[in-house]
Amino acid sequence: MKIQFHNTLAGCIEPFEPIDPPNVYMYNCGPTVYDFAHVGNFRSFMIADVLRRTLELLGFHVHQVMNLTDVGHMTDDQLADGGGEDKMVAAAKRLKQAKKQGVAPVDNPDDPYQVAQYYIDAFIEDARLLGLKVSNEYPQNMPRATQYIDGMQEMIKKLLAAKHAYIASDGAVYYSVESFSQYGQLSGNTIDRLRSGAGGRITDEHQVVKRHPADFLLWKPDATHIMKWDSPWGAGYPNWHLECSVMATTLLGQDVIDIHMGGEDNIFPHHECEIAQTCGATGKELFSRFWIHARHLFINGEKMSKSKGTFYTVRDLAAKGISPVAVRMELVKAPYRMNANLTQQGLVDSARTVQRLRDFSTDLDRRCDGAVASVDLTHPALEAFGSALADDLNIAAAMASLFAWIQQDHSDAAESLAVLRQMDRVLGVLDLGLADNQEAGGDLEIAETCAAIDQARAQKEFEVADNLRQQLVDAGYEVHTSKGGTTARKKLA
RNA sequence: GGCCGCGUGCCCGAGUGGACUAAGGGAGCGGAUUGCAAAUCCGUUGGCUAACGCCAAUCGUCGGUUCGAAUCCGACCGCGGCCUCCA
Repeated sequence: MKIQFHNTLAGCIEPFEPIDPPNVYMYNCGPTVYDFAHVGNFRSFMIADVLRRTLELLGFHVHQVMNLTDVGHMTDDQLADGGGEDKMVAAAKRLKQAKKQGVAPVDNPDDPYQVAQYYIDAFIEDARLLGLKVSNEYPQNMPRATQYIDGMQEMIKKLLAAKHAYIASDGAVYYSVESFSQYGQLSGNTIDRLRSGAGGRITDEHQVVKRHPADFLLWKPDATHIMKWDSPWGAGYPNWHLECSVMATTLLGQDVIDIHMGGEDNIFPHHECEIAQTCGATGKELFSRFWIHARHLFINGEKMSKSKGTFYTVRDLAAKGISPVAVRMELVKAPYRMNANLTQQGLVDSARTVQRLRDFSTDLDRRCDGAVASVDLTHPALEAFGSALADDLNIAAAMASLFAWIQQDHSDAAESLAVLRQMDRVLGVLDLGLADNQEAGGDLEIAETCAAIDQARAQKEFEVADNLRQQLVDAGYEVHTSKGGTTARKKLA
């Protein structure tokens, strides 16, 4: 089976072959934990999840690491970020406000570690609701930046020793982009282009101490900062790019990894700087063989926006009656190299797809009495499904093959169930949050209403039955009447 | 201004030169089923025809290459990302 992915580093689709098969070492940039993660953030994490699951289906042993960025202030260029306020300070203010209103998420909002932990807990909860596999490996494969300060300092020392870094007159340590000839190879922002670039956000004041305007901060001495650590360069904090270089190489145990992922906005400067740092420290040609980037998510055709209130979190959507599994399906089925668009219609569509797969699964399960057969990738349906995904995660073609297969003969229910479960290793929707979606939802009141509907129908009191049914529908239930009686289950969206 | 991605039918999207029909899903319409619904199943969704058929048109726009273009090339239009906050 031909496995290929779009590699930002090469600018095209390339055959994928891990360095150390069957192991695959992949790292993806995780969330900053000074606020709740929104669905847009989760899109890129979901792409990483789908890629990981695809590789697992194809027989690889995937080692995935996703970081949690818990250092609020990550760069020297305060002027460029949200008015120069530290992210953790902003989060503390928000939480204090909440405390005044009687909600006390953390004991001490001024403690950035408590703030971070609060948002980490929320993130893990949301990630598990969405079925991100790596979230079940928390904390071992989901490291916090603040736990790797020593490693970051070690990397800075290596970079200083290798003359890739220098200490400027302001006492800060900078990376010298001119010392790294490959700088710009990922993003196309080579040094000469950056020089002529018109970003205009770096003020002269910041440039004065640097050897080159594009040099970026590695360590900032700042004794007044909310989060600071001792270092040979004074008490201060590391840059934002350093954590990924250090945690990826440390936790994956490799100088060169197979896949590095993130959102498209990470390409520059973040990933470009990661490459410069890691290769500068390891002396290797490459940091990651593949760089895979997910495009952004829109809401109703528009960019997500705070002022329009479209920074939806998983919990926001759940409050609107949209189950996490519907969100998962919606994020999974959108091609990762195009901007995706989250809409009500799309979510309902996705919810129906999930429901259809679950009903199919339930039917197979009943017919084979839960005795699942054993199948591998040589099975024609799985071959089609797997090879579609192996072709740069062509999820649309994979889903088409899945639906085509569903139309076929399933007299061997045990085998079909096995095939479906293999497919669901990637989709991850059959069992996700299933308890909330079962017949009657485990809710006694709902079951009683269903029984009342049946009773009314038996006595031909159709108006009574219809009213009861409408009550259930209004409450977000899907009501199903058959010869066996009436059942209801919570709609997924 | 520089670098880069994208534009397919009502919606989401597959499809990188050739089989008469542009995959698949959703939505719509018709039918089966139902007390009525929902769910499910079958059919269908350019126009005309009761029908056999007939006539078109189409992949952002305009050109080009080719026997042949959604697919390759050029220009333009539109949307988006990055150019030191960002998934």
